[in-house]
Amino acid sequence: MPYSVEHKARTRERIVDAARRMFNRFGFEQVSIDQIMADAKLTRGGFYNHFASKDELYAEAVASYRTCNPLTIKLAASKRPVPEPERLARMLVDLYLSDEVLGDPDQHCPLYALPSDVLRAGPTPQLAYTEIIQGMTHIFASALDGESDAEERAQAVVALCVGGMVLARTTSDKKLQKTLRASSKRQALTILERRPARKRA
Amino acid sequence: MPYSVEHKARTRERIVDAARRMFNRFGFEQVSIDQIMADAKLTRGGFYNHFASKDELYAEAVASYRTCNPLTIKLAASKRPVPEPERLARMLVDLYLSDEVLGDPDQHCPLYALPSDVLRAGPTPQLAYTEIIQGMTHIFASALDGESDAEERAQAVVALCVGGMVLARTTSDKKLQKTLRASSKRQALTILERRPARKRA
DNA sequence: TGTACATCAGTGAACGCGCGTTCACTGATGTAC
DNA sequence: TGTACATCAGTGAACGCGCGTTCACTGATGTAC
Repeated sequence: MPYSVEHKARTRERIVDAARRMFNRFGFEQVSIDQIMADAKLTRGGFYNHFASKDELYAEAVASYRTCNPLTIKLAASKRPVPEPERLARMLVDLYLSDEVLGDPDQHCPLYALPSDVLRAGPTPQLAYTEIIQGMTHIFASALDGESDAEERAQAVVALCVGGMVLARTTSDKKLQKTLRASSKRQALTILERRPARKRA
Repeated sequence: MPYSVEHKARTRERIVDAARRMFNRFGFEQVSIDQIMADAKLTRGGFYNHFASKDELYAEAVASYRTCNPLTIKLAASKRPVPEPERLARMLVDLYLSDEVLGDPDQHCPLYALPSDVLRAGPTPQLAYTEIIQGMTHIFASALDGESDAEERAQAVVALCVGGMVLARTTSDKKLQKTLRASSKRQALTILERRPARKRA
C-alpha cells in the first residue's frame, strides 16, 4: 500500500484550500483546474484522483468556509475561552466588514464573493450557502436571546454584513468602500443593541 | 444610405435589453453572444456591427439598469406625480425586496445579480455599479433630509436591500427566502423611520 | 413615377484558443519475505 | 536488515467541445437620376 491514507487526505485538503481562495478571488468560471492545481503545487492530471469534476470541487470549496472562516480561525488562535454571545456577535460584525478581510480575498466569504455562481451550481453548494447563513443568524440571534424579534433582527444583521461587503467590493471608489462598510457596521451594531435589557443573565 | 439610423439604434437597444436580462439571470460567463443575439432575434455575426466586444456589451447592459429598473418603470406607468421623498423611499424598499422582483429575473438589479463579475470587468461597468449605489443612496437620504446621520442610514438601507436579495437568491429554501427579505425590509423601514420628526416640511 | 445603384445591417461558415476531461505512463512508498 | 514487488498518487500529452471573434457574402433599403 504505497503512500499513506493521510498523505492523500492532506493533498486533497491542499487542493480544496487553493480552490476556495482562488474561487473567492476570481469566481468559479474564471479559475481553471490548471491554476488551482498549480497553486496546490501539483499538475493538472492528478486532479481526477481526488474529485469527479470541477463542480464537486466547487461544492467542497464553499463548504470549507465553515471551518476556514476568519472568525473561527481568530477564536482558535486566541487562547481565551469562547466570548459570551453579545461580544461574539459584535466581533463577527466587526471582522466581517473589516478592512483586513476586504483587503485579503483569501478570507472572503462565499456569500458575497460567489453569489452569482450559486444559482448555476447544484443543490450541494446551495446547502453549504444556506448553512453559512444559518450559522451567522444563529450567532446574532444568540446575542438577542429572549427578545421577541430576535430572529428578524438577526437576519437583518446578516443582510447588512453581506450587503455591505457586496457593495464595497462592487465599487472601485476607496472612500465609498470604507463608508459603506462603516455605515453597515454601525447600523448593524445599533440593531443588535437596540434594547439593551435582556431577560437572561 | 440604406436602413435608417433609427433602425440600427433600435436593433442595438434590443441587443442590450436581451443582454441585461440574460446576464442578470445566468451571469456574464454563462451567457454566450449566440444566445443573446438569438434572444434579440438576430444571428451571431451581426453582433460586431454594434459592439467591439462582449465586454463592451456587458458595460452597456449594466448601465441600462439605470433606466430599466422596476421603480422607474412603475413610476412612469402610473400617471401620478412623483411621490414625496419618504413615500418614494418606502416604495423602493418594498419593490426591491418584493416577491415580484425576486420571481422575475428580468427585473433583477446587477448589484445582487452580477456582483462576482464586477471585479473581473473593467472600469466602465464599475462606474455603472457605483452610479446605481449612489442613485439608491440618494433616494433614501432624501427621505431623511436634514437628519445628521442621513447618509449613514441611507447607505445601511442600501446594504439591507442588496444583502437581503443576495441571501434570498442564494438559498433554495423558499421559506427562508421569504423571511430573509421580510426581515431586511422591516429593519430597513425601521431605520428610515427611526426619528419621525424632520426639520424641513 | 420608375429604375439602377451604393451602402451597410445582417447572415452563417470558419478559425483558433482555452479549458475540462481522459489516458498511458512513471516513480515514490509501504509491505512481504 | 535488505531486496523485490505491487499499488496508486502524480505527471504531462492529447482530445474535443464551446465560444468569442473574423470574414466573405447577401439582400433590404434609401437615394439619385
